Amino acid sequence: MALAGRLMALHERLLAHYGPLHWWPAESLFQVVIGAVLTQNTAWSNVEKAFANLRAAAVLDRASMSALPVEDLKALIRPSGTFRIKARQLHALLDWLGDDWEGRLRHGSLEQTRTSLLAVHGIGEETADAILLYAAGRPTFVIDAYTRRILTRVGVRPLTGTYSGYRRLFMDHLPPDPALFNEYHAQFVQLGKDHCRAAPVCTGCPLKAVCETGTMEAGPR
DNA sequence: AGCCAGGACTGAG
DNA sequence: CTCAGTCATGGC
Repeated sequence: MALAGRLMALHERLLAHYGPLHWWPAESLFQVVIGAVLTQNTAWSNVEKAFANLRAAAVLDRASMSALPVEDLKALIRPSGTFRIKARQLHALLDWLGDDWEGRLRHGSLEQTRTSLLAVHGIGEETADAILLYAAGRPTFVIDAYTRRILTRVGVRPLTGTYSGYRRLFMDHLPPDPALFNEYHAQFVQLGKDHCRAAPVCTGCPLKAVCETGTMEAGPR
């Protein structure tokens, strides 16, 4: 089957299993932006603890958080781990966003905005795409560790194993539909959480019929 | 007691 | 440009 067809079939199989996920577990778009940084190499449960602190301190808006001294920010986001680094990253991001942060994310072409965002300290490809897709509704595909593992498991391999290799796999073969990209990546994360650590084999995994390797652990990273 | 989580930066080679 | 080392908390 052609790649486009395989990718859509995979998505539909997951849709049949999970139904619409309406994803990114945040209360506001601003929290999507902040959460994208806080969740770097971190369990979401720890991000939630940080959000609880930020909410209690009433700094869950760009202006308040931007005005907050770095030392104070460190203390509040501590439960999310690597908090010294993340505090600095958040301030760099907030500066780049400016007052009209929603406009900043939507302004310009997707690739221009993405490149500009990638120049911000602490914003790598996955974080940039997560912000652009989930906070700004831009049609860019998010690649994470789950996505790579699952694709390997079902035998879909991009030209190169780099981030952009995986990203182009989706963006070159699917229509640039933010709702589709949103749902698709959400399905990968959900599936990863449900079955990624369920060694040795995925009992009840919706992709069982199309698995090639038999174990979720196989594959890059 | 480790190991790891929805990464990204840095310095070496 | 590739890659190990580093960051750091909380859950299992």
